[in-house]
Formats: sequence, C-alpha cells, structure tokens
Amino acid sequence: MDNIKIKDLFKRNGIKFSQQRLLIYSLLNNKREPISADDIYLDLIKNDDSNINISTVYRILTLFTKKGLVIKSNLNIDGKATFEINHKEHRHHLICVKCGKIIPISGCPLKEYEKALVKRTNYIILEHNLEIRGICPECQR
Amino acid sequence: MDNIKIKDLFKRNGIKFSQQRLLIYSLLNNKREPISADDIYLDLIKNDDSNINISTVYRILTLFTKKGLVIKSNLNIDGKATFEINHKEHRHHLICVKCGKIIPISGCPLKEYEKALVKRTNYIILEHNLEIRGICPECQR
DNA sequence: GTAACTGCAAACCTTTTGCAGCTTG
DNA sequence: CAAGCTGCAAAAGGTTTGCAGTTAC
Repeated sequence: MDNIKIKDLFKRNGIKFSQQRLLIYSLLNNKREPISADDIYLDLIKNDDSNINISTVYRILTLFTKKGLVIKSNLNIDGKATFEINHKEHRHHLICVKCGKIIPISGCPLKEYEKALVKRTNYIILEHNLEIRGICPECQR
Repeated sequence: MDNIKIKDLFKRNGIKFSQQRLLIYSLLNNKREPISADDIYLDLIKNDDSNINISTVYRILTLFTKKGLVIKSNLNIDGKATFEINHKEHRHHLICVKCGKIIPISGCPLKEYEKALVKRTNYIILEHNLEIRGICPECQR
C-alpha cells in the first residue's frame, strides 16, 4: 500500500496526517504478525532519519485502534501488548513456541460453532480470538 | 476441595505448605473465571484476619504456574495478567463486553481442525487459546 | 491562524527483587 | 535447627499524561 493510499485511508477515517502516523501505519501494514509498541519504536529509530518518541507510538496505536484500523491483540509478549493491522477478514495466528515466529492462518473453524453457542447461551456473539501454539518445521530439526 | 486435599496436592507437587498458599489456591479453585493478582490480593485482605502482601501473591502464582497447578491466561484485563486453576480438561471462556462477566464454556470445537492444520503446515500443535466475546442475556436488556 | 500533534520528562501502574525476620517440617 | 517463605520497600519495566513547542490544513 503506497503513501497516497494511506493518506486517503486516514482522510476517510478522520485521521489527521502526520509523518509519524504514516510510518507506523506502513510498518504495521508490512508485518504479518502482531508487534509491540516497543518493537515499532525500535524499528523506527534505527533509521536515524526518522525521529519519534515512544509515547507518540502509544498515542498513535491507541488512535488507530479506536478508529478500527488496528487491533490490540490479546497476545501479550513479555508483558507487552501487541498490535496488528485490522485485516477486516477474520484471521488467526500460529505461534512457534521455540523461535517465537508467528504466521497467520487462513480460514476460521468457528463460524458454525458460534451459531450453536448462541442457542446454548443466549449471548450475542461479537468476536473471538484464537491463537494456536506449536513447533514450526524448522525448529523440529 | 477441602484443606486436607489441598495440602496433599501441594505435597504431591513438591510445594511447601503455607497459609498464604492455601488461601490463594482455595480462592482460585472456587472461581470459575480467570482473575488478576490484584483481585486475589484485594479479596484476601478484605477479611482482616488474613494478612498478605501483593508480592507474595505474585510469587505464589508464579510457583503454581511453574508446577502446572495454575495457568497464566493470556486474557489480560486492564493491562493486568490473569490466572486460573489448571482444569486439565481443556476449557474456553465467553466474556461479556458490557459487564465483564466471564463464563467457561464446555466442549472445544477445534479438535478436528487442529489435525487438518498439522497436515497443512507441518507444525507440531501443542496447545491453543480461544476466547469469545459477546453480550450476556442480562446486558442485552 | 488555529486546532491538533509531537517530544520530553515525569507520573503511574503492574510486576519483580533484595533483604531481614518468621514459619514449616 | 535449617531451608525456604513472607512482608516490606525499593527497583524495574510498560504505559499514560501534562505541557510547551511544532505541524498540518
């Protein structure tokens, strides 16, 4: 997704443009897996042309989350919250417990199950979160 | 589960007995939903016959988790980690987004799915975590 | 020009740790 | 009695906030 498109996305969502917001959105958009505010911060400051503060990262992530562009994953890593782009289509992750690699998996096995659950519990179901942990092929060697 | 049984459980797991450990185990064992260290602490000090410190709560939770008696849920509430008894049989939760109530749901819809996933990804699947969010019947009114 | 955003520093909250004293076996 | 647990206080992260200066429109 190029910068023009991101600017347009911001405009459509009532998000004022800033360099920092662009950088963070791009970074998240290029990541397949959820990352922490700190990871984003470290990634951005290592290119010393970009200047940003950790509190700005948090503020922007909060904004994006409120606007629905980003999801605060409930997958906490070392006590740090993680975030990922809201790929409207529903998505889950497979996490390697050895190397920490996270890959998205396509398809969701819970569609039918949720219908049954509604009947059983009388809850209105809004969303769900699924994470699967295992060992990736590389780490099995 | 009465105190004798808990003492025996501790012994079998190489956990030295203490009043605080007993209190925390009992409390967790009587809760259906995951709770935070802070909640445990507040619950224990409100009976002013029991005296305990928040750091002790954390130390005991860490110990129980290491011994497999307790699970550190990855369901964080207001930035606080939550814990629950390890009911060996696999269990998931349904969370009300309005009132915060958490109820366990019986049965797991992912047994078959995981088999398919193994074939597709060549991962060894170890475990998974599923949380479902919705609105409970009371909060729908 | 003005409203909103950012950087900085300090505050805040959860969790961990060192140490001296107390408990359990 | 010895090993190990607890309380207390302080430290150590992660996250939030107030404020003054800067930027986008």
